[in-house]
Amino acid sequence: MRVIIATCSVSYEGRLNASLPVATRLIMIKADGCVAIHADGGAYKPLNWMNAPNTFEELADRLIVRNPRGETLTILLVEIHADFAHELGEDPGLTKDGVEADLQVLLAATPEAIEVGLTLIRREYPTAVGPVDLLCRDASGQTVAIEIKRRGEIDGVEQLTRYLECLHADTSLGKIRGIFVAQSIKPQARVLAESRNIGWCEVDYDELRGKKTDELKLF
Amino acid sequence: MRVIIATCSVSYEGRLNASLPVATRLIMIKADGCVAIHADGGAYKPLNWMNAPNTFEELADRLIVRNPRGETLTILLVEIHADFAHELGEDPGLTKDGVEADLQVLLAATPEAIEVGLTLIRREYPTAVGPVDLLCRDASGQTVAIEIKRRGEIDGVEQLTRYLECLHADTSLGKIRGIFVAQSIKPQARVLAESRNIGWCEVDYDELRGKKTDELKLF
DNA sequence: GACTCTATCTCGGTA
DNA sequence: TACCGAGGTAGAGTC
Repeated sequence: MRVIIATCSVSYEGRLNASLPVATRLIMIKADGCVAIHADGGAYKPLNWMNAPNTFEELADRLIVRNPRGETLTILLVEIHADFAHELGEDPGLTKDGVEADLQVLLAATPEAIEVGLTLIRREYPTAVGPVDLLCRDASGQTVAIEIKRRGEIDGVEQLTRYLECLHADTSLGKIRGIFVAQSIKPQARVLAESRNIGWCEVDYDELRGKKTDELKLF
Repeated sequence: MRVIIATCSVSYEGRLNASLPVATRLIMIKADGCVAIHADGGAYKPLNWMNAPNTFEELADRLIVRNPRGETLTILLVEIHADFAHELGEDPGLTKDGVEADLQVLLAATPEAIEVGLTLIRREYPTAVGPVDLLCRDASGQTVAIEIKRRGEIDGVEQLTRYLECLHADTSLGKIRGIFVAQSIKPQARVLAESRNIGWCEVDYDELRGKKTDELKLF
């Protein structure tokens, strides 16, 4: 990891063209060869960057970074304020808890949280256009396809619609309806779902996790 | 901008929970108070971060970062290898050229690049489910709705389909068809478009820009 | 390699 | 402020 603080201007030519006028910035060059140019604000996203793999051409007044796709990042160095390197080594990596996969596992264990009387047929039920998150049966015996998202947006409704189109063709399942489930569902997604006779339901991850723990305590 | 190289472990509790075991990493603290923890690889995205605004609690062995939403990032510092600060000042910001908006402007000026005889009715034609990029009339007088993407994927076809559903309800426009336009269109998106009787067309940004320049030269 | 979908997406625009 | 769409999306997983 090498860190340079420099007054510089930058230009990128690749999937689009972008340029930065002269200012003081932090240039981060990682061991794998990726480069990121940071301002002193604007969240974690750099102003400009080049992902690995790259080749470097380091001249007196500029640093030129190229990748095999023909993209180029040119950093014109006006003044270097600091230039520092340190070996970090491999990183063991991040472990996460609370992403969509976790939500799916919890809801598969307790489909009643979506609708009373709902029982699981199977998780990741395969169709020609991809697997349905949960295939269930409701209290009346009707098949229910469920799409789970952490954040419920219009794309998720489109996805469930494609699955339902596919499942309607499978006569062995009988009549099918869909429910769109997420921790929170945007108004547009609700409207689209309703206009397609798709149900929707918001669930709370922490509450679900609590419920599951409570159930486990019963045994 | 403050940069710390430290052997540390990190935990984040917020929209999800995440943790990092002990390793040597770079900690970047920007002037606006945002924090990013970088490994020596993995592109520009940090392993873990907290966006501004934040409050800091700096203890002997740890740095605790909190934001108003109740999210917390805790960095346990095992050993500090470097701790460096430098004032960068405001950044004038990035200018881009070649994004979807540019493509839309170019195609609005030269709809003939999509299909011979096509003329523009209006750009950003409003519907209940959002604005159609271009509304045009073809050589035979039929109305044509056009969705423009830089990269043509299935989502764009879905979007145009929603617009067309909406426009079919508007009897004042007469019979309507759709064309999906992008710099390159994925095979799956083509198939979906064709199955819905939506036309598709690939255009070249640089060529369009050239064409426009040529036209301007005529005057 | 191509395709699909997730994301603490981020970021910018707009109502 | 919330909502909505674009992104040099990146990245992981699947086929």
